Amino acid sequence: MQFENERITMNYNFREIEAKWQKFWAENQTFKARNNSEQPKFYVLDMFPYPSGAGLHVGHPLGYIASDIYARYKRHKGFNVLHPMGYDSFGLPAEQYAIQTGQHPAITTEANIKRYREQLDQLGFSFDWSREVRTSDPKYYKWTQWVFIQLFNSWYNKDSNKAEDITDLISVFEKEGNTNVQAVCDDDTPQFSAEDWAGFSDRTKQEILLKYRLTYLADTEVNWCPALGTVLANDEIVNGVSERGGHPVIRKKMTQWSMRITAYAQRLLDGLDTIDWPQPLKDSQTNWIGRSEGAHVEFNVQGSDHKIAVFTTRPDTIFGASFMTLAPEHELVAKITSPEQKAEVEAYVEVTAKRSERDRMADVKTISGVFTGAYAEHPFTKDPVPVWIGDYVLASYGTGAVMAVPCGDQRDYDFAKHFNIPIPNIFEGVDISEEAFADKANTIIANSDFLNGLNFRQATRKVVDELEKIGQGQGKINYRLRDAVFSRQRYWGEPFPVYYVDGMPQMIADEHLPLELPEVEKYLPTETGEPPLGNATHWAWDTQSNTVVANELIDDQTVFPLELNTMPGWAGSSQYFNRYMDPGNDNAIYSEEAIGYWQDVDLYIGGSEHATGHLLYSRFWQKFLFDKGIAPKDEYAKKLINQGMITGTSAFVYKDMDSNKVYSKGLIEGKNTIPIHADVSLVNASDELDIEAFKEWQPDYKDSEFVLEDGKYIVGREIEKMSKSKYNVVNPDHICEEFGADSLRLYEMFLGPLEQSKPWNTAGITGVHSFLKKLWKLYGTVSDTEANAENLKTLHKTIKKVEEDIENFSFNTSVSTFMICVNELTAQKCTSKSILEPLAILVSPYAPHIAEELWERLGHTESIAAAAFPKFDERHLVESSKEYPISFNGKMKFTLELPLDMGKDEIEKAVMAHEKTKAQLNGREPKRVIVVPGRIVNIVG
RNA sequence: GCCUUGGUGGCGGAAUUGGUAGACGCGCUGGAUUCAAAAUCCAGUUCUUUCGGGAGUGUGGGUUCGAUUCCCACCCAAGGUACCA
Repeated sequence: MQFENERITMNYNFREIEAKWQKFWAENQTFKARNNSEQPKFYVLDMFPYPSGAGLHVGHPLGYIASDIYARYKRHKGFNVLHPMGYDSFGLPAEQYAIQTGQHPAITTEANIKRYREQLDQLGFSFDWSREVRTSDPKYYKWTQWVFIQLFNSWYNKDSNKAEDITDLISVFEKEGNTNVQAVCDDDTPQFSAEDWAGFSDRTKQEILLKYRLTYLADTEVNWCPALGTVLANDEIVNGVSERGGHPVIRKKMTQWSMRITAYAQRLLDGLDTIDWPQPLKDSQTNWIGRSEGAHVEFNVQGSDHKIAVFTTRPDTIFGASFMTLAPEHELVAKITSPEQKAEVEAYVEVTAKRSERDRMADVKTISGVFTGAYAEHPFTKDPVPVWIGDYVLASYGTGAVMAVPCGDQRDYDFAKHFNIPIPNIFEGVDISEEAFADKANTIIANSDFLNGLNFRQATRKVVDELEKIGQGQGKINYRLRDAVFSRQRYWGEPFPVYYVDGMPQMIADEHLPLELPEVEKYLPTETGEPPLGNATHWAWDTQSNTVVANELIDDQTVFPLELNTMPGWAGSSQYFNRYMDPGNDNAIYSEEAIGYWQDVDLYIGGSEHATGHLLYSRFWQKFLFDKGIAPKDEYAKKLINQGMITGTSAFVYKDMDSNKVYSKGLIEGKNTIPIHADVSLVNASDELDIEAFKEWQPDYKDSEFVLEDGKYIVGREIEKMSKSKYNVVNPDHICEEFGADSLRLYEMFLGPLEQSKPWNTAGITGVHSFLKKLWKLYGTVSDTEANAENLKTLHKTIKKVEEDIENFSFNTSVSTFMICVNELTAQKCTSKSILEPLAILVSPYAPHIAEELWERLGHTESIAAAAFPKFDERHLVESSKEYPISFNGKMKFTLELPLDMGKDEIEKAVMAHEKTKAQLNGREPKRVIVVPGRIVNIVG
């Protein structure tokens, strides 16, 4: 039987088809995931977006398309797939907009989300929208606040190496004080006994407990950005200025909430070995955590009780220490400086204080420093060691002081050379007349008393033992990672569930959450410099009614002031992946059943810019939730892929500086021109500018003379980040309108490897679009004719390749494979349903709309989404002969078709007998003939 | 400086264990169709050439019958990070 589908012979009407199936999926909830199933689970997660006012550009959906293909593929493979989406909807831009316009950020955010949803929907993603979360929704941030409270009520026990209840710690204090407690806590935590504890006031007890809690209030040096009126985390600062807006940042002491992420430094490091994440990302996190192994050493200061503590990674070189250097800000500087040196030291300290952190970082070459006049005492030789200050030592790392070993460290070496300080050589057979010798692996210690003859490892162990014996040091592991400041002086963020009694923070009880963000008149800081929440008139906690009440009612008896800071951007994103498992749950962050079923994320796709922010913080929260038995896994994402950035192809016109002329690209040589960005929508595929449209767009050029080449104005091109200010943004809406979502999806994948960054060029989309038209045409006639061997070979080769490609995230090569397949089947005039049916399933993860339509037209009534992935059958690819490449000295000259079952000797005989071989050899006798059956023949000589 | 990733036609890129370099697509050239255009279809397209060939995957070496693939040294680009003691 053969039938011709009338409508399928019509043109490929992608607009109608795509609208139809998007509606179908929404109405039938085709992609709703169940929280229990006989099928194996698979969780595919995208990094949820911040819904910005600019909407999506073509770069944004890249990762979503890839994850959608994977999610759809896994459904075809019989998995129960969780593929959710939501919005990271607290954030700065909506608040900045509110400051400018007075519009409530919630309104802006809602409008932006609506627009995002439209844009996402038109791309045909298989998200389970019933699970949508928004971080700014009180029903959601209730649980962000809840996690904060759990952190507040926990401390880190180094003995068990996990977070435990603060109540357990209190019982220990009551029983035996803190002398035996191995905890991660503040450095200034005092030692006390059980009796001491019993005698402490309630306030003192609270103060001490704050030194242990995993989130705590402390005076910290923070990065303050005056222009934004808020503190910023280290990862929010790029090159010394704010990541958003590029404003200067200064150091300032403020009382802030902090997260004791340093407690997890080692586990965050160790965990990296257990997860399949990209190496560069792991390296970023490893560097950020910055573990260094060494020793803590204390030097007594001669003639005083002061001790200078240093951290060194080279305790083995201690006998080479010929001076010490303190950071100019070091607290001992004022205390130990001799009267004679006082003036000079103070002048130096003042000069460095004036230099910004940026200047100091930029200027690494200039060596500066001052002698304090004080001497420390070498722990072993008891020799005096001069103490200097120098700005190459940073107050914020280690102890802010170093023991300088000029023969083993280049910076110490340069400093010593500059100030004529002796450079004793403590290495065997090493010349240090030109530079320091920092090679640990080849170190043999000399001139070092009991360390002589030892290598780095032996000497380190020995010296640490000796230091411990004399009580002047011990082995230590130092981390670069700092505790994370968790307070922001913003309006549009999660309020802390905290009120203050007598200045001490108190948590609002779980059952009264969420504490909702109050209304304010103005979104700016108050006149007294308090955060925006200081403008709220209803922002006090009534402990009787457990509600928010008017500020006038504050009596510090039953009504107390609430916290005015809000949480940072990463709060809401640190547990959203778990919340998706049970997003509607109002009684728990998620049910045990839900997390018991879904466990963790199987595939997480997102940008690498979150390496040391979100991706580190969320791992920390997960480990904490794991310690508390709230999450079953201590790493939440087994595999992570960073999609590359899609860059823009900016266009330039060249304005002559000396005249009113604007020159075409080919004419600028030797002229004094400056490039001006032109909007990419005004340029065609051949780089030709629409001059009239350009003049209309930039009226400043209305009267300019455009100098053409060959009658055309040709623009210059450059690859840059896609951004509004560079006029190189390409909007997916226009692409969908002109070519359809399936074309856009295919094209984004076709562009190149997922993880690689690559430039966008709209011109190329016609290739994949005409592929879809060819695919459509292929289904114009469908018959029950049995497939022939050729058809089956084409199909099965495609099945094999596409399946391998998806498993390897090599989506670009699948698109080529589809093109080859359709070209071949078209050439074969294939009409067999038994070929076209599985082909539709293969295509469906990539181009789901057209696949659904073709599937329906093949007679199916159910969505293609649940159809089983075609099974690859090796038998269809079996060949009987092979086109052998015949090469001479490794260069292929011609091919020769020979049966595959032919033996080595026969092949050689056949090849040598061939006339082309004789022609190549031209009478020479070959030295050697290499025959690899099934692969190649190579004739040497 | 250090760490990571990468370097292949005019462009995006392909080549799974060392075995026909440039698949697939864009662009370009020529042709068919058309009053014309769009669309579609066909052919060609790494460079070079005296039309026999010759060269060719950032550069220079090496291993091999054979190297885009493995090894060594270097150059360049992108991203991360930085007086980290």
